[in-house]
Amino acid sequence: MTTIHQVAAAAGVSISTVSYALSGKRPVSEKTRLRIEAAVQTLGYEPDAGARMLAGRRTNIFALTEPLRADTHAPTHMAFVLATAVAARRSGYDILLLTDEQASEGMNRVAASNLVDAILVLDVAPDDARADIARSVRTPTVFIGIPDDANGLTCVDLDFESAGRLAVDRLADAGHDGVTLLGQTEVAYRKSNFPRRLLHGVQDRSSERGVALEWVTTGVTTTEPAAVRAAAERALARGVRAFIVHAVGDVHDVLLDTVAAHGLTVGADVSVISAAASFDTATLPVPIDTIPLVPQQSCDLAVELALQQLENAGASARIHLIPPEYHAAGSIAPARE
Amino acid sequence: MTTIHQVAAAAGVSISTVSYALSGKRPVSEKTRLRIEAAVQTLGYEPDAGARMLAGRRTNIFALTEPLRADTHAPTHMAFVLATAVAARRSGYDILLLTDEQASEGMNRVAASNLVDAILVLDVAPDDARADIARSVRTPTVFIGIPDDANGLTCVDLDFESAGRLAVDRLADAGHDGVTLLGQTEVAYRKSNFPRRLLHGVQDRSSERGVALEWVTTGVTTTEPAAVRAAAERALARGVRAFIVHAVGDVHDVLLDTVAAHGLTVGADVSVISAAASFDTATLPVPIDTIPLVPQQSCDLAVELALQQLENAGASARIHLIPPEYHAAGSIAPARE
DNA sequence: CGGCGTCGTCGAAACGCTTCGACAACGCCG
DNA sequence: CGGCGTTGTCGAAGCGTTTCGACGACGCCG
Repeated sequence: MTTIHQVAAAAGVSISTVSYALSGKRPVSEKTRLRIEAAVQTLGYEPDAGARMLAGRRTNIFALTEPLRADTHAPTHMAFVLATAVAARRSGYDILLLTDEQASEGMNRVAASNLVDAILVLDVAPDDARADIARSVRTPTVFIGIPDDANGLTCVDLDFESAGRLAVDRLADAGHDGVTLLGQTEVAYRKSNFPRRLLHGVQDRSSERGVALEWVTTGVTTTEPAAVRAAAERALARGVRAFIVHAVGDVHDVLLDTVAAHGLTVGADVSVISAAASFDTATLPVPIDTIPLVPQQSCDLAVELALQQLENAGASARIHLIPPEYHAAGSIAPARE
Repeated sequence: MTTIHQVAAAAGVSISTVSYALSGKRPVSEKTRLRIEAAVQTLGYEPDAGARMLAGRRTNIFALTEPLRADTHAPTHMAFVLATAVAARRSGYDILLLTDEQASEGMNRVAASNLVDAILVLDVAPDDARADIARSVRTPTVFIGIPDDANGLTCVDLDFESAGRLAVDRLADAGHDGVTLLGQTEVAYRKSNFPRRLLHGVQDRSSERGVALEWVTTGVTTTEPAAVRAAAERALARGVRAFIVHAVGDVHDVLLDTVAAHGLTVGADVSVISAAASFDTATLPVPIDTIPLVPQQSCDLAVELALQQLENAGASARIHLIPPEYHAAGSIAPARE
């Protein structure tokens, strides 16, 4: 193993000069710096992680807790994990995984042992036990998602309420006075926070704009295509021509299928908006307007906030909502009288 | 932060005694040990991770590299990540995530900086670049999956060839002389290793037992239900009554649907075996015999091999195949003449 | 030309732990 | 009762960094 001593010897300087040259925390002359860099290259020097943690006060590791509840949508979840890793790496950080039910125990452990500089929390539940732990631990913690009691916590999330309002607005603007929301599963409305928030946004704006709203869940614990189809049929039969979909990819397929089976065309006879979809809506048979989830944006912000808290403790302990964006693809049809 | 010094002071012993009491590497009298444990409890002492890495030679961290290729089946992948984390934790290890395309760069980095004790490799491709890195790095590395050139590597995987043979045997035993294998996507046969291995097992045993085999892929890059349905229809029309499915959950649904549409019954008229399925086949409308993937078993073994390599360097550098298990559920029908 | 910043470099002190060698105290055997 | 192996404990030497204070060398100003 090559150490900083060997680099120092090879460059003919002291180890502190090497350290400063590499960290840039004190000026080092151009000439010396080049010699040091050459030595680093030649010897293939990489600072020892353990020594660094001990001496510096940074570990360059973030913990990522993800309980992985059974009802979690795997692809979406993976997108967030991936986005977190990318964002962290961009700032020189690695991700330490804290999975399973011991996500809570793990938080305490890594915090107490100074293994990580900050903790990122994924897959947040309304009554998440990790909220209390976050408050009790002195390691900076950022939630990606919002628990019911977010007091004193730093949270990042898409503004689902706004997203809901935005969707209704677009449909109301097109003249629709009746809308069906194909939502998540029943379990999701109980175990997660964001489905409710979107629902509230949709409900509020619907009543503000005088839109008749029907809200249906798309299954109990998992998506039930038959139930979705039935709900869509009913809505179409009643004359509803506007849908907001806040569900997994399959639900979109079923809806589009049902619409087609009725001899109707999305974008001409029927309006469809997909809200907070994490999957690639380009794979759907028909282009659909979307208000996408933005994993990368959320995770970038989360990492940024974590770093901020490292600089000046206790900063930004509040909820950071990311404004929704509307991506039009031509799936809005003007309402017919 | 409470240090080992404070624990030592509180217990009235030297720090080395505390260290030995906690690690058990040297005998400590019952009386002293109890006093130390009490002090640890009271003070809430947790050893500093950095100091530990530096002084000891263990970091208690494993790296997990997962490139997350676009064609990876997210739920299966997550099952493996989770299983790895659980297995590692059981041995006192945490998992450091190495995602994105920099999986290779990351391997070198964590190895050079002594951040991890071993590296676990997931999502192995036939021509995986990580194979060479594993050979060049002195950090113990275990592959969960098998690259084409596994020379000098430690690998763990389900014995897919045996699984293929096992499936054919069961169908041949039931009297079938024609079998259709509903396989993975075309991309999977190129980008991954295990689909081919199962295929070979199926092919070999089929010809040995005089079974006419038809192999169909279930899509190009992603599963295409229409193609699956067409393939199933054709097979049924030709009189084939035995299917091996090596594909995602949807393919099972489509097959079962098609069988039912032909007025046939699985277990009575038609035989179906699901091979190497990671999802819960209990959610299918009809119980199906399976030869399951065993993420936990694979990952347990991988962790065990990693620990072994830490003890005595260079041990067990070979391929460890996990024998397949057959779970009967009544989906095998005797062939009708 | 003396005094005073600035710049670049160095030595040494942490950081908190593990582990090695040493050594009392004790019991046992011959 | 002298010598010896065990058992339990201690002090000290690292482990490889970062960082602080110090200090020549140099250039500039008055």
